[in-house]
Amino acid sequence: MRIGELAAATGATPRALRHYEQAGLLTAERAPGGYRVYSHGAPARVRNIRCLLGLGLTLEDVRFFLPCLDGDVTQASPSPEGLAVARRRLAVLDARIAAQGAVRGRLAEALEERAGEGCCAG
Amino acid sequence: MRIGELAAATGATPRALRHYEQAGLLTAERAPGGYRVYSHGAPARVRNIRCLLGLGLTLEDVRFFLPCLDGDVTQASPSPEGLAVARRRLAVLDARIAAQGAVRGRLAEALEERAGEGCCAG
DNA sequence: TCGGACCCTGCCGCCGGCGTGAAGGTCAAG
DNA sequence: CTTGACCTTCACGCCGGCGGCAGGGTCCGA
Repeated sequence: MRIGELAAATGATPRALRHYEQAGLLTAERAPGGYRVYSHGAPARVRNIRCLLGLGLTLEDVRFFLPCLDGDVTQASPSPEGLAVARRRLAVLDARIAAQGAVRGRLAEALEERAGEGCCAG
Repeated sequence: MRIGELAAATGATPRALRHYEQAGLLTAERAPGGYRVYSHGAPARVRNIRCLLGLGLTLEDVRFFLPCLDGDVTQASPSPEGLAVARRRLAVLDARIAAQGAVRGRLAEALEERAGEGCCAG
């Protein structure tokens, strides 16, 4: 299948697919004319990539899951490195959420108490 | 006072102060040699800018607070626009936090249930 | 007069996941 | 042969708040 079909099948854009390839997450044969030709298992692979991205991982992170992105993805256990990466990413997410929550709290408080006067306690 | 002094007095870097000026949040006279010369009230102004930034506002947002960044900041009531901006920003923060919380939840869940098998339910 | 601390403007880099052209090649249908 | 859909690579734009460097000027003390 060609890039447009793969895109339609996965919800990604052709541009995104090329991006994944450049990131080393996706490979393709080439037709004589230069067109990318994807294998039978490509759609599943792409869906798995996008799933991991949706979990908050980066393209860099997803590399550690390469071994388990092939074929029947619902099997193959992820590598220990993959788990470690995911856990670290989880910690990063937690930290980020906590920081933003603190900011949000301060802003909300400022909005409340400044019903009276002063735009900032600086 | 010159930029280095203002920086030392406020915790900002000279680079950041020039950035605020470029964003239209800060003004300075010029000494004959071209050096920026800041007024008496500049430190307070900068501290207020940084306070608002710390609340999660952007430089763009802070513009709406310009009228109340002068001199004695603990007075002067913020403009209605300023309030509206702050509230909108609060909503943005809420949305972002909610989205990241959802992501975090999915990742955590994936990590838990995948103690057994399958790296992604795709 | 010279060194060195301080300042100036201007511009690219960063982080991430692509979007959006530009400029051109390929292929099947009419 | 031509149209037009699809593909190729290359390369900049974005968002935000600066960091950091280049290349040069200013000013003060010794």
